[in-house]
Amino acid sequence: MALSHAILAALNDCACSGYDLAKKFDGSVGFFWNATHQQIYRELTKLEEQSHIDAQLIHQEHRPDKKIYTLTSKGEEYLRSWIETPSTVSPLKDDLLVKIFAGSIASPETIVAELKHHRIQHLETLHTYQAIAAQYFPDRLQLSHVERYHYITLRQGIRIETEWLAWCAESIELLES
Amino acid sequence: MALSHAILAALNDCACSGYDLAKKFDGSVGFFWNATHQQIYRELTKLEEQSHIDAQLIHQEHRPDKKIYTLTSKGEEYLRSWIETPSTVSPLKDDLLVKIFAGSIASPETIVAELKHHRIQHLETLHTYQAIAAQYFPDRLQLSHVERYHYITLRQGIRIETEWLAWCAESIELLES
DNA sequence: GTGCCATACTAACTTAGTTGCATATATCGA
DNA sequence: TCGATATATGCAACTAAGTTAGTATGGCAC
Repeated sequence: MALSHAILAALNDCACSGYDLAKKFDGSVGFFWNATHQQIYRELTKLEEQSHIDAQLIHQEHRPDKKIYTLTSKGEEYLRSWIETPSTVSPLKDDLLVKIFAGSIASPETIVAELKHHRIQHLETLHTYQAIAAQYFPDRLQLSHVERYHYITLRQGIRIETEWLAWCAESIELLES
Repeated sequence: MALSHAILAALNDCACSGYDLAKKFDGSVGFFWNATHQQIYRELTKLEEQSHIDAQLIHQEHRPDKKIYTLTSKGEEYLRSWIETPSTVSPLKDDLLVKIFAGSIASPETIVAELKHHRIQHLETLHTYQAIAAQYFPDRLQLSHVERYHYITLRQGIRIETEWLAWCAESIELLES
């Protein structure tokens, strides 16, 4: 029941279509949750059946019609009660760390190459987050109630990416020495 | 096909039973991959069918018999080729970040309480990893080939947990100001 | 003598995620 | 004008992952 929460959280931020949600999950929201458009559409259907969201059909000229989904009061209450229920730390699942753990059966060059490859990806993601921070949160002392929470989430994105970069560098150095 | 890789990586480290694997996945290996014992047993059956692992039945007095699983050369080759195939950064799925993102619909006290709750969990995990580091890797300059890779993995565990702690503290401060 | 923990594993069920396909319109560059 | 990209939604079938429950034995503590 976790994708449903992520969708409700995204819709609480702003009402939008399945297509828009897919883009969000592929962008900034993707930092803390990911899903394909098929998963999103299926979940939206389910959430509508449960009356957690409402759909409004928007007719569009020159492009396909779309459905704008909005949280219902029931959906909002459901999201709030989930947020208020204490949870344990989400378990991690990381391919790269599995690879490194068993890294001794491959050549050090392979592992170093993979670390360098991941370093590039993390650097790109970090730049994306930093650009969002500069654009949407230029003054961290003047944040609205809602912005404050989005900023905190983004901060962790920046922190985690920075950490991966430092670890990649440290690991490459250790393996090349 | 990701749990299979994690199991092969763990078995490559040392041959063991499903029960032992479950304990590993609940401990240090759990940092980068998690699974319940039921998932592990099911995957072991599948891996044996695919000849990636071999089982040896060990008869035991006073307790149930057990099966010790070992990587076959086919399984080792399969694991190596997976390691050698470049991959993209593993997507994250984090409940707490979803909660914080939509945090504005709950009370700040609720969010702060949840952050404090998570801070305690991360602190405990950090202590566990630091204890492992002190016990198994007292001298980071004298690491064997295999140990080096395990140490790198553990280092990231320590880094990530430290980062979560710092972020929790920073976020609590921002929300309480 | 019952309750709990550790060992060791199985069965059944439910949810999540992937792959491939299908539909339709409009714009833009080569 | 052909193909790529963007908008916009969806079904069907399949594989993987995760949950809940149960089986069996032995030891220890209270």
